[in-house]
Amino acid sequence: MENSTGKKERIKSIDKALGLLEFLSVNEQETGITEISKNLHLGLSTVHRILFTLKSRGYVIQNLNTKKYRLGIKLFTLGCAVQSTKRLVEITKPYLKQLSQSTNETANLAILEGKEVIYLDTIGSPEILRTEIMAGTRTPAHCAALGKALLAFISDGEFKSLYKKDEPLSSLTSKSISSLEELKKHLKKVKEQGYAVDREEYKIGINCISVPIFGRNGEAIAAISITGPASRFTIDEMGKVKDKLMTISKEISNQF
Amino acid sequence: MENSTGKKERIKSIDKALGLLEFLSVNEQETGITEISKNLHLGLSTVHRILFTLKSRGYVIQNLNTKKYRLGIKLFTLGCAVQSTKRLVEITKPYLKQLSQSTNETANLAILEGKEVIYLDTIGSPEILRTEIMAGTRTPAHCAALGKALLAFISDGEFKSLYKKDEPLSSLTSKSISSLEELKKHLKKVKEQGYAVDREEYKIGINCISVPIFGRNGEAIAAISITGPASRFTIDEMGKVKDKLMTISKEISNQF
DNA sequence: AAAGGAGTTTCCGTAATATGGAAAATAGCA
DNA sequence: TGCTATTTTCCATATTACGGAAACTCCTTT
Repeated sequence: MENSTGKKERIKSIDKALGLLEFLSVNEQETGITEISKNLHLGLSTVHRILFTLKSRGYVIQNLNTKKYRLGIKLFTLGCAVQSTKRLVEITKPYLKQLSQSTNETANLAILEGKEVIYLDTIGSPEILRTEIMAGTRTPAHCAALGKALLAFISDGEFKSLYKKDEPLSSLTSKSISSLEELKKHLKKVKEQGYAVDREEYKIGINCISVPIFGRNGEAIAAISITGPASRFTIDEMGKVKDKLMTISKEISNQF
Repeated sequence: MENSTGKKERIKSIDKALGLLEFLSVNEQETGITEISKNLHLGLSTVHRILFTLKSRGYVIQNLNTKKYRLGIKLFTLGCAVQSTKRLVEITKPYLKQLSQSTNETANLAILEGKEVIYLDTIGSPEILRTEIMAGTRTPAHCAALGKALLAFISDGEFKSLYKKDEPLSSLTSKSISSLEELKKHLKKVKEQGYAVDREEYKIGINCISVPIFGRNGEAIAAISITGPASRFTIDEMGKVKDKLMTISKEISNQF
Protein backbone atom coordinates (compact mmCIF):
# COMPACT_ATOMS: atom_id res chain seq x y z
CA MET A 1 0.00 0.00 0.00
CA GLU A 2 2.99 2.27 0.05
CA ASN A 3 3.00 5.27 -2.19
CA SER A 4 -0.76 5.00 -2.62
CA THR A 5 -1.02 8.74 -3.09
CA GLY A 6 1.38 10.48 -5.44
CA LYS A 7 3.41 11.63 -2.46
CA LYS A 8 6.87 10.29 -2.00
CA GLU A 9 7.54 8.40 1.17
CA ARG A 10 9.29 9.92 4.12
CA ILE A 11 10.95 7.85 6.79
CA LYS A 12 8.39 7.73 9.53
CA SER A 13 10.59 7.37 12.54
CA ILE A 14 12.68 10.34 11.46
CA ASP A 15 9.53 12.31 10.85
CA LYS A 16 8.34 11.50 14.34
CA ALA A 17 11.66 12.46 15.89
CA LEU A 18 11.66 15.82 14.12
CA GLY A 19 8.07 16.42 15.15
CA LEU A 20 9.06 15.67 18.69
CA LEU A 21 11.91 18.19 18.58
CA GLU A 22 9.57 20.80 17.20
CA PHE A 23 7.04 20.05 19.87
CA LEU A 24 9.70 20.56 22.53
CA SER A 25 10.75 23.82 20.95
CA VAL A 26 7.24 25.22 21.08
CA ASN A 27 6.58 23.86 24.55
CA GLU A 28 8.80 26.22 26.50
CA GLN A 29 8.96 23.99 29.55
CA GLU A 30 10.32 20.59 30.27
CA THR A 31 7.93 17.94 29.07
CA GLY A 32 7.30 14.36 30.14
CA ILE A 33 6.81 11.31 27.98
CA THR A 34 3.12 10.97 28.70
CA GLU A 35 2.37 14.51 27.70
CA ILE A 36 4.34 14.16 24.49
CA SER A 37 2.69 10.85 23.78
CA LYS A 38 -0.76 12.38 24.08
CA ASN A 39 0.03 15.42 21.98
CA LEU A 40 1.74 13.64 19.16
CA HIS A 41 -0.49 10.55 19.25
CA LEU A 42 2.38 8.14 19.62
CA GLY A 43 2.76 5.14 21.89
CA LEU A 44 4.55 5.61 25.18
CA SER A 45 7.34 3.26 24.32
CA THR A 46 7.77 4.85 20.93
CA VAL A 47 8.20 8.28 22.47
CA HIS A 48 10.56 6.84 25.01
CA ARG A 49 12.74 5.19 22.41
CA ILE A 50 12.86 8.29 20.23
CA LEU A 51 13.83 10.42 23.20
CA PHE A 52 16.47 7.91 24.19
CA THR A 53 17.95 8.14 20.73
CA LEU A 54 17.87 11.92 20.71
CA LYS A 55 19.25 12.07 24.22
CA SER A 56 22.20 9.86 23.48
CA ARG A 57 23.31 12.36 20.85
CA GLY A 58 22.65 15.49 22.86
CA TYR A 59 19.60 16.71 20.98
CA VAL A 60 17.51 16.55 24.12
CA ILE A 61 18.44 16.66 27.77
CA GLN A 62 16.65 14.80 30.49
CA ASN A 63 16.25 16.42 33.87
CA LEU A 64 17.22 13.54 36.11
CA ASN A 65 15.04 14.78 38.96
CA THR A 66 11.82 15.29 37.10
CA LYS A 67 12.62 12.77 34.33
CA LYS A 68 11.32 15.31 31.89
CA TYR A 69 12.92 16.43 28.66
CA ARG A 70 14.00 19.64 27.00
CA LEU A 71 16.05 20.58 23.93
CA GLY A 72 19.80 20.00 24.17
CA ILE A 73 22.81 22.12 23.29
CA LYS A 74 23.59 20.02 20.24
CA LEU A 75 20.74 21.75 18.48
CA PHE A 76 22.23 25.11 19.35
CA THR A 77 25.54 24.08 17.84
CA LEU A 78 23.88 22.76 14.71
CA GLY A 79 21.76 25.88 14.42
CA CYS A 80 24.87 28.03 14.49
CA ALA A 81 26.36 25.98 11.68
CA VAL A 82 23.58 26.68 9.19
CA GLN A 83 25.66 28.10 6.39
CA SER A 84 23.18 30.50 4.85
CA THR A 85 22.40 32.35 8.07
CA LYS A 86 26.00 32.19 9.24
CA ARG A 87 27.26 34.14 6.25
CA LEU A 88 24.46 36.69 6.48
CA VAL A 89 25.03 37.32 10.17
CA GLU A 90 28.78 37.54 9.74
CA ILE A 91 28.64 40.15 7.03
CA THR A 92 25.78 42.15 8.47
CA LYS A 93 26.80 42.31 12.11
CA PRO A 94 29.21 45.29 11.90
CA TYR A 95 26.60 47.29 10.03
CA LEU A 96 23.92 46.49 12.56
CA LYS A 97 26.26 47.53 15.32
CA GLN A 98 26.98 50.79 13.57
CA LEU A 99 23.28 51.45 13.00
CA SER A 100 22.36 50.68 16.55
CA GLN A 101 25.10 52.92 17.86
CA SER A 102 24.33 55.87 15.65
CA THR A 103 20.57 55.72 16.25
CA ASN A 104 20.54 54.48 19.83
CA GLU A 105 17.85 52.04 18.78
CA THR A 106 17.66 48.29 18.15
CA ALA A 107 18.92 47.04 14.77
CA ASN A 108 17.77 43.73 13.29
CA LEU A 109 18.47 41.29 10.51
CA ALA A 110 15.78 38.93 9.26
CA ILE A 111 14.82 36.67 6.39
CA LEU A 112 11.52 35.61 4.91
CA GLU A 113 10.35 32.05 5.25
CA GLY A 114 6.95 31.47 3.81
CA LYS A 115 4.66 34.07 5.27
CA GLU A 116 6.85 34.50 8.28
CA VAL A 117 9.83 36.61 9.09
CA ILE A 118 12.65 35.02 11.06
CA TYR A 119 14.97 37.27 13.03
CA LEU A 120 18.54 36.17 12.51
CA ASP A 121 20.35 38.74 14.57
CA THR A 122 19.62 41.82 16.61
CA ILE A 123 21.77 44.43 18.31
CA GLY A 124 19.81 45.91 21.17
CA SER A 125 19.55 49.59 21.93
CA PRO A 126 21.53 50.80 24.95
CA GLU A 127 18.47 52.73 26.16
CA ILE A 128 16.51 51.45 29.11
CA LEU A 129 13.24 51.74 27.22
CA ARG A 130 14.03 49.58 24.25
CA THR A 131 12.55 47.01 21.90
CA GLU A 132 14.00 43.58 22.53
CA ILE A 133 13.70 40.80 19.99
CA MET A 134 15.41 37.46 20.27
CA ALA A 135 17.17 35.90 17.32
CA GLY A 136 15.11 33.00 16.06
CA THR A 137 11.79 34.73 16.65
CA ARG A 138 9.13 34.29 13.96
CA THR A 139 6.40 36.81 13.19
CA PRO A 140 3.79 37.14 10.45
CA ALA A 141 5.47 38.96 7.58
CA HIS A 142 2.64 41.33 6.76
CA CYS A 143 2.69 42.92 10.22
CA ALA A 144 6.32 43.96 10.36
CA ALA A 145 8.44 46.42 8.41
CA LEU A 146 10.99 43.65 7.83
CA GLY A 147 8.35 41.39 6.39
CA LYS A 148 6.90 44.06 4.16
CA ALA A 149 10.32 45.02 2.87
CA LEU A 150 10.84 41.40 1.87
CA LEU A 151 7.35 40.67 0.56
CA ALA A 152 7.51 43.73 -1.67
CA PHE A 153 10.31 42.19 -3.69
CA ILE A 154 9.15 38.64 -4.26
CA SER A 155 7.64 37.76 -7.62
CA ASP A 156 3.91 38.00 -8.24
CA GLY A 157 3.76 34.26 -8.62
CA GLU A 158 5.40 33.63 -5.28
CA PHE A 159 3.16 36.17 -3.64
CA LYS A 160 0.06 34.52 -5.01
CA SER A 161 1.13 31.10 -3.85
CA LEU A 162 1.68 32.47 -0.36
CA TYR A 163 -1.46 34.52 0.00
CA LYS A 164 -4.47 32.76 -1.46
CA LYS A 165 -7.36 34.90 -2.57
CA ASP A 166 -9.51 36.41 0.17
CA GLU A 167 -7.43 34.82 2.82
CA PRO A 168 -7.92 36.68 6.08
CA LEU A 169 -4.76 38.23 7.46
CA SER A 170 -4.01 37.88 11.11
CA SER A 171 -3.87 41.21 12.89
CA LEU A 172 -1.38 41.71 15.68
CA THR A 173 -2.63 45.22 16.49
CA SER A 174 -5.51 47.44 15.44
CA LYS A 175 -3.17 49.13 12.99
CA SER A 176 -2.05 45.92 11.27
CA ILE A 177 -2.82 45.54 7.61
CA SER A 178 -5.84 43.28 7.54
CA SER A 179 -6.91 42.79 3.95
CA LEU A 180 -5.05 41.34 1.01
CA GLU A 181 -5.95 44.33 -1.15
CA GLU A 182 -4.53 46.74 1.35
CA LEU A 183 -1.38 44.66 1.63
CA LYS A 184 -0.86 44.59 -2.12
CA LYS A 185 -1.28 48.35 -2.37
CA HIS A 186 1.07 48.88 0.50
CA LEU A 187 3.74 46.58 -0.93
CA LYS A 188 3.59 48.39 -4.25
CA LYS A 189 4.47 51.59 -2.45
CA VAL A 190 7.25 49.87 -0.53
CA LYS A 191 8.72 48.62 -3.78
CA GLU A 192 8.67 52.11 -5.24
CA GLN A 193 10.32 53.83 -2.32
CA GLY A 194 12.70 51.00 -1.53
CA TYR A 195 11.95 50.84 2.17
CA ALA A 196 9.10 49.77 4.45
CA VAL A 197 7.72 51.46 7.51
CA ASP A 198 5.67 49.90 10.29
CA ARG A 199 3.78 52.25 12.59
CA GLU A 200 2.60 50.17 15.52
CA GLU A 201 1.38 47.43 13.18
CA TYR A 202 3.41 44.76 14.90
CA LYS A 203 2.97 45.96 18.42
CA ILE A 204 1.36 49.08 19.83
CA GLY A 205 4.09 51.45 20.93
CA ILE A 206 6.71 50.17 18.51
CA ASN A 207 7.77 51.69 15.21
CA CYS A 208 10.09 50.16 12.67
CA ILE A 209 11.75 50.97 9.36
CA SER A 210 13.33 48.38 7.12
CA VAL A 211 15.18 47.95 3.82
CA PRO A 212 15.88 44.75 1.93
CA ILE A 213 19.28 43.34 1.08
CA PHE A 214 19.68 42.01 -2.45
CA GLY A 215 21.72 39.08 -3.66
CA ARG A 216 23.73 38.74 -6.87
CA ASN A 217 20.69 37.97 -8.94
CA GLY A 218 18.67 40.90 -7.65
CA GLU A 219 16.61 38.78 -5.31
CA ALA A 220 15.80 40.14 -1.83
CA ILE A 221 17.62 37.68 0.41
CA ALA A 222 17.20 39.42 3.75
CA ALA A 223 16.27 42.72 5.32
CA ILE A 224 17.66 44.96 8.01
CA SER A 225 15.63 47.24 10.22
CA ILE A 226 15.69 49.69 13.06
CA THR A 227 13.02 49.47 15.72
CA GLY A 228 12.24 51.69 18.64
CA PRO A 229 9.49 52.90 20.97
CA ALA A 230 6.99 55.00 19.04
CA SER A 231 7.38 57.78 21.58
CA ARG A 232 11.03 58.22 20.76
CA PHE A 233 11.48 56.64 17.35
CA THR A 234 8.93 58.85 15.62
CA ILE A 235 8.12 59.21 11.95
CA ASP A 236 10.52 62.11 11.86
CA GLU A 237 13.30 60.03 13.35
CA MET A 238 12.62 57.23 10.92
CA GLY A 239 12.84 59.74 8.08
CA LYS A 240 16.25 60.77 9.29
CA VAL A 241 17.72 57.26 9.25
CA LYS A 242 16.08 56.23 6.00
CA ASP A 243 18.95 57.29 3.78
CA LYS A 244 21.58 55.78 5.99
CA LEU A 245 19.69 52.49 5.99
CA MET A 246 19.47 52.47 2.22
CA THR A 247 23.16 53.24 1.83
CA ILE A 248 24.09 50.44 4.19
CA SER A 249 21.77 48.05 2.44
CA LYS A 250 23.60 48.73 -0.83
CA GLU A 251 26.96 48.18 0.82
CA ILE A 252 25.84 44.86 2.22
CA SER A 253 24.17 43.81 -1.01
CA ASN A 254 27.44 44.36 -2.84
CA GLN A 255 28.97 41.58 -0.78
CA PHE A 256 26.56 38.95 -2.07
CA MET B 1 19.81 -10.65 18.45
CA GLU B 2 18.71 -7.27 19.69
CA ASN B 3 20.07 -6.00 22.92
CA SER B 4 22.89 -8.51 22.80
CA THR B 5 25.18 -6.12 24.61
CA GLY B 6 23.88 -4.35 27.66
CA LYS B 7 23.32 -1.22 25.59
CA LYS B 8 19.81 -0.06 25.04
CA GLU B 9 18.63 0.18 21.50
CA ARG B 10 18.46 3.41 19.60
CA ILE B 11 16.29 3.89 16.57
CA LYS B 12 18.67 3.41 13.70
CA SER B 13 17.05 5.55 11.08
CA ILE B 14 16.90 8.48 13.48
CA ASP B 15 20.51 7.90 14.39
CA LYS B 16 21.45 7.98 10.73
CA ALA B 17 19.50 11.15 10.12
CA LEU B 18 21.19 12.90 13.03
CA GLY B 19 24.57 11.70 11.86
CA LEU B 20 23.79 13.10 8.45
CA LEU B 21 22.90 16.50 9.90
CA GLU B 22 26.11 16.53 11.88
CA PHE B 23 28.08 15.58 8.81
CA LEU B 24 26.55 18.48 6.91
CA SER B 25 27.35 20.84 9.75
CA VAL B 26 31.01 19.89 9.71
CA ASN B 27 31.21 19.88 5.94
CA GLU B 28 31.00 23.60 5.35
CA GLN B 29 29.98 23.26 1.73
CA GLU B 30 27.01 21.87 -0.07
CA THR B 31 27.31 18.12 -0.33
CA GLY B 32 25.92 15.60 -2.78
CA ILE B 33 24.30 12.27 -2.04
CA THR B 34 27.20 10.21 -3.32
CA GLU B 35 29.70 11.96 -1.10
CA ILE B 36 27.48 11.58 1.94
CA SER B 37 26.85 7.95 1.10
CA LYS B 38 30.57 7.22 0.97
CA ASN B 39 31.40 9.06 4.17
CA LEU B 40 28.62 7.63 6.28
CA HIS B 41 28.71 4.17 4.70
CA LEU B 42 25.04 4.20 3.79
CA GLY B 43 23.32 3.15 0.60
CA LEU B 44 22.54 5.80 -1.98
CA SER B 45 18.83 5.33 -1.75
CA THR B 46 18.96 5.40 2.03
CA VAL B 47 20.75 8.72 2.01
CA HIS B 48 18.33 10.02 -0.53
CA ARG B 49 15.30 9.02 1.50
CA ILE B 50 16.70 10.49 4.69
CA LEU B 51 17.50 13.75 2.92
CA PHE B 52 14.04 13.81 1.39
CA THR B 53 12.53 13.49 4.84
CA LEU B 54 14.77 16.17 6.30
CA LYS B 55 14.17 18.42 3.33
CA SER B 56 10.41 18.22 3.55
CA ARG B 57 10.61 19.65 7.05
CA GLY B 58 13.18 22.32 6.32
CA TYR B 59 16.13 20.73 8.11
CA VAL B 60 18.12 20.64 4.93
CA ILE B 61 17.87 22.66 1.75
CA GLN B 62 18.61 21.35 -1.68
CA ASN B 63 20.27 23.61 -4.18
CA LEU B 64 18.15 22.96 -7.23
CA ASN B 65 20.96 23.76 -9.61
CA THR B 66 23.63 21.54 -8.16
CA LYS B 67 21.19 19.11 -6.50
CA LYS B 68 23.40 19.24 -3.46
CA TYR B 69 22.33 19.70 0.13
CA ARG B 70 23.09 22.01 3.03
CA LEU B 71 21.58 22.65 6.44
CA GLY B 72 18.23 24.46 6.48
CA ILE B 73 16.90 27.37 8.51
CA LYS B 74 14.68 25.13 10.58
CA LEU B 75 17.75 24.07 12.51
CA PHE B 76 18.59 27.68 13.18
CA THR B 77 15.13 28.25 14.59
CA LEU B 78 15.32 25.15 16.74
CA GLY B 79 18.77 26.08 17.92
CA CYS B 80 17.50 29.44 19.08
CA ALA B 81 14.75 27.73 21.03
CA VAL B 82 17.08 25.71 23.24
CA GLN B 83 15.86 26.87 26.59
CA SER B 84 19.05 26.60 28.60
CA THR B 85 21.14 28.74 26.27
CA LYS B 86 18.30 31.13 25.59
CA ARG B 87 18.02 32.15 29.20
CA LEU B 88 21.77 32.50 29.63
CA VAL B 89 22.15 34.68 26.56
CA GLU B 90 19.18 36.83 27.48
CA ILE B 91 20.46 37.63 30.94
CA THR B 92 24.10 37.98 30.01
CA LYS B 93 23.84 40.05 26.84
CA PRO B 94 23.56 43.52 28.45
CA TYR B 95 26.58 42.80 30.60
CA LEU B 96 28.61 41.62 27.64
CA LYS B 97 27.65 44.76 25.79
CA GLN B 98 28.72 46.88 28.70
CA LEU B 99 32.02 45.03 29.03
CA SER B 100 32.78 45.28 25.35
CA GLN B 101 32.02 48.98 25.33
CA SER B 102 34.05 49.85 28.37
CA THR B 103 37.08 47.81 27.31
CA ASN B 104 36.85 48.23 23.54
CA GLU B 105 37.49 44.50 23.26
CA THR B 106 35.43 41.46 22.44
CA ALA B 107 33.25 39.99 25.21
CA ASN B 108 32.11 36.36 25.19
CA LEU B 109 29.78 33.94 26.91
CA ALA B 110 30.47 30.21 26.85
CA ILE B 111 29.57 26.94 28.51
CA LEU B 112 31.46 23.72 29.07
CA GLU B 113 30.41 20.58 27.26
CA GLY B 114 32.66 17.66 27.96
CA LYS B 115 36.19 18.80 27.32
CA GLU B 116 35.06 21.51 24.98
CA VAL B 117 33.93 25.06 25.40
CA ILE B 118 30.98 26.25 23.34
CA TYR B 119 30.65 29.95 22.66
CA LEU B 120 27.04 31.00 23.17
CA ASP B 121 27.30 34.70 22.46
CA THR B 122 29.92 37.28 21.64
CA ILE B 123 29.90 41.04 21.33
CA GLY B 124 32.70 42.08 19.02
CA SER B 125 35.11 44.90 19.67
CA PRO B 126 34.59 48.05 17.60
CA GLU B 127 38.32 48.16 16.82
CA ILE B 128 39.55 47.20 13.38
CA LEU B 129 42.11 44.84 14.83
CA ARG B 130 39.85 42.59 16.85
CA THR B 131 39.31 39.00 17.85
CA GLU B 132 36.24 37.56 16.16
CA ILE B 133 34.58 34.42 17.44
CA MET B 134 31.30 33.07 16.13
CA ALA B 135 28.61 31.84 18.47
CA GLY B 136 28.46 28.07 18.27
CA THR B 137 32.22 27.66 17.98
CA ARG B 138 33.80 24.80 19.96
CA THR B 139 37.34 24.78 21.28
CA PRO B 140 39.31 22.49 23.62
CA ALA B 141 38.61 23.70 27.15
CA HIS B 142 42.17 23.49 28.44
CA CYS B 143 43.49 25.99 25.87
CA ALA B 144 41.15 28.88 26.57
CA ALA B 145 40.58 31.15 29.54
CA LEU B 146 36.86 30.38 29.35
CA GLY B 147 37.52 26.69 29.50
CA LYS B 148 39.95 26.95 32.36
CA ALA B 149 37.55 29.14 34.34
CA LEU B 150 34.93 26.42 33.95
CA LEU B 151 37.18 23.40 34.46
CA ALA B 152 38.51 24.89 37.68
CA PHE B 153 35.12 24.60 39.30
CA ILE B 154 33.96 21.13 38.35
CA SER B 155 34.25 18.38 40.91
CA ASP B 156 37.33 16.19 41.12
CA GLY B 157 35.26 13.24 40.05
CA GLU B 158 34.01 14.94 36.95
CA PHE B 159 37.49 16.15 36.13
CA LYS B 160 38.88 12.65 36.39
CA SER B 161 36.19 11.20 34.16
CA LEU B 162 36.99 13.83 31.53
CA TYR B 163 40.76 13.67 31.58
CA LYS B 164 42.00 10.13 31.92
CA LYS B 165 45.43 9.59 33.38
CA ASP B 166 48.36 10.45 31.17
CA GLU B 167 46.09 11.53 28.39
CA PRO B 168 47.98 13.81 26.02
CA LEU B 169 46.47 17.26 25.74
CA SER B 170 46.13 18.82 22.32
CA SER B 171 48.16 22.00 21.96
CA LEU B 172 46.77 24.83 19.90
CA THR B 173 49.89 26.96 20.33
CA SER B 174 53.37 26.55 21.75
CA LYS B 175 52.13 28.21 24.93
CA SER B 176 49.18 25.86 25.46
CA ILE B 177 49.12 23.77 28.57
CA SER B 178 50.26 20.36 27.42
CA SER B 179 50.39 18.07 30.41
CA LEU B 180 47.70 16.97 32.80
CA GLU B 181 49.86 17.81 35.80
CA GLU B 182 50.40 21.32 34.56
CA LEU B 183 46.70 21.72 33.92
CA LYS B 184 45.76 20.56 37.41
CA LYS B 185 48.22 22.95 38.98
CA HIS B 186 46.98 25.77 36.83
CA LEU B 187 43.32 25.08 37.61
CA LYS B 188 44.04 25.07 41.31
CA LYS B 189 45.40 28.58 40.98
CA VAL B 190 42.40 29.64 38.91
CA LYS B 191 40.08 28.35 41.60
CA GLU B 192 41.95 30.31 44.25
CA GLN B 193 41.96 33.62 42.42
CA GLY B 194 38.51 33.21 40.90
CA TYR B 195 39.49 34.05 37.35
CA ALA B 196 41.46 32.49 34.51
CA VAL B 197 43.94 34.08 32.16
CA ASP B 198 45.06 32.80 28.79
CA ARG B 199 48.23 34.27 27.31
CA GLU B 200 48.36 33.19 23.70
CA GLU B 201 47.48 29.63 24.66
CA TYR B 202 44.53 29.50 22.34
CA LYS B 203 46.01 31.44 19.49
CA ILE B 204 49.27 33.31 19.18
CA GLY B 205 48.57 37.01 19.39
CA ILE B 206 45.42 36.68 21.46
CA ASN B 207 45.01 37.15 25.19
CA CYS B 208 41.94 36.42 27.22
CA ILE B 209 40.63 36.73 30.77
CA SER B 210 37.57 34.90 32.06
CA VAL B 211 35.43 34.40 35.15
CA PRO B 212 32.77 31.76 35.77
CA ILE B 213 29.10 32.37 36.45
CA PHE B 214 27.58 30.32 39.23
CA GLY B 215 24.10 28.89 39.51
CA ARG B 216 21.86 28.59 42.58
CA ASN B 217 23.63 25.49 43.80
CA GLY B 218 27.11 26.94 43.46
CA GLU B 219 27.87 25.10 40.26
CA ALA B 220 29.73 26.94 37.49
CA ILE B 221 27.12 27.05 34.73
CA ALA B 222 28.89 29.31 32.26
CA ALA B 223 31.72 31.79 31.95
CA ILE B 224 32.23 35.22 30.49
CA SER B 225 35.45 36.54 29.06
CA ILE B 226 37.17 39.43 27.38
CA THR B 227 39.56 38.74 24.52
CA GLY B 228 41.82 41.00 22.59
CA PRO B 229 45.04 41.18 20.58
CA ALA B 230 48.02 40.55 22.82
CA SER B 231 49.62 43.75 21.58
CA ARG B 232 46.81 45.87 22.94
CA PHE B 233 45.10 43.68 25.53
CA THR B 234 48.23 43.19 27.63
CA ILE B 235 48.63 41.60 31.05
CA ASP B 236 48.33 45.07 32.50
CA GLU B 237 45.08 45.72 30.69
CA MET B 238 43.72 42.37 31.81
CA GLY B 239 44.62 43.24 35.37
CA LYS B 240 42.59 46.40 35.05
CA VAL B 241 39.39 44.69 33.96
CA LYS B 242 39.72 41.78 36.36
CA ASP B 243 37.72 43.36 39.15
CA LYS B 244 35.00 44.60 36.87
CA LEU B 245 34.65 41.12 35.41
CA MET B 246 34.33 39.56 38.83
CA THR B 247 31.73 42.09 39.93
CA ILE B 248 29.66 41.49 36.83
CA SER B 249 29.98 37.75 37.27
CA LYS B 250 28.47 38.07 40.73
CA GLU B 251 25.65 40.22 39.43
CA ILE B 252 24.82 37.68 36.77
CA SER B 253 25.17 34.75 39.14
CA ASN B 254 22.60 36.34 41.42
CA GLN B 255 20.02 35.96 38.67
CA PHE B 256 20.31 32.18 38.58
C1' DA C 1 24.70 16.39 -32.15
C1' DA C 2 25.59 12.40 -30.10
C1' DA C 3 27.82 9.68 -26.81
C1' DG C 4 29.76 9.21 -22.39
C1' DG C 5 29.91 9.87 -17.51
C1' DA C 6 28.84 11.24 -12.89
C1' DG C 7 25.39 12.05 -10.20
C1' DT C 8 20.50 11.77 -8.52
C1' DT C 9 16.06 9.59 -8.20
C1' DT C 10 12.78 5.71 -8.37
C1' DC C 11 11.40 0.89 -7.93
C1' DC C 12 10.92 -3.48 -5.60
C1' DG C 13 11.32 -7.82 -2.94
C1' DT C 14 13.19 -9.01 1.34
C1' DA C 15 15.04 -8.89 5.86
C1' DA C 16 15.47 -6.21 9.44
C1' DT C 17 13.15 -2.79 12.37
C1' DA C 18 10.10 -0.02 14.80
C1' DT C 19 5.68 -0.55 16.91
C1' DG C 20 2.26 -0.56 20.73
C1' DG C 21 0.40 -3.19 24.48
C1' DA C 22 1.28 -4.70 28.84
C1' DA C 23 4.20 -5.70 32.62
C1' DA C 24 7.78 -3.94 35.61
C1' DA C 25 10.03 -0.38 37.88
C1' DT C 26 10.23 4.07 39.92
C1' DA C 27 8.86 8.33 42.05
C1' DG C 28 5.54 11.38 44.39
C1' DC C 29 1.95 11.94 47.60
C1' DA C 30 -1.51 11.13 51.05
C1' DT D 1 2.77 2.04 53.83
C1' DG D 2 -0.03 1.86 50.10
C1' DC D 3 -1.94 4.35 46.00
C1' DT D 4 -1.43 6.99 41.73
C1' DA D 5 0.95 8.76 37.99
C1' DT D 6 4.94 8.20 35.13
C1' DT D 7 8.63 6.26 33.19
C1' DT D 8 11.05 2.26 31.55
C1' DT D 9 11.57 -2.47 29.76
C1' DC D 10 10.05 -6.57 27.23
C1' DC D 11 8.13 -9.07 23.44
C1' DA D 12 5.75 -10.97 19.30
C1' DT D 13 4.24 -9.19 15.03
C1' DA D 14 3.46 -6.48 11.10
C1' DT D 15 5.26 -2.72 9.22
C1' DT D 16 9.18 -0.32 7.49
C1' DA D 17 13.46 0.84 5.93
C1' DC D 18 16.98 -1.31 3.26
C1' DG D 19 20.23 -1.76 -0.71
C1' DG D 20 20.83 -3.21 -5.46
C1' DA D 21 19.83 -1.99 -9.88
C1' DA D 22 17.35 0.40 -13.32
C1' DA D 23 15.82 4.86 -14.94
C1' DC D 24 16.58 9.33 -15.39
C1' DT D 25 19.01 14.09 -15.58
C1' DC D 26 22.31 17.08 -16.41
C1' DC D 27 27.01 18.13 -17.78
C1' DT D 28 31.06 17.46 -20.44
C1' DT D 29 33.61 15.83 -24.33
C1' DT D 30 34.49 14.70 -28.93
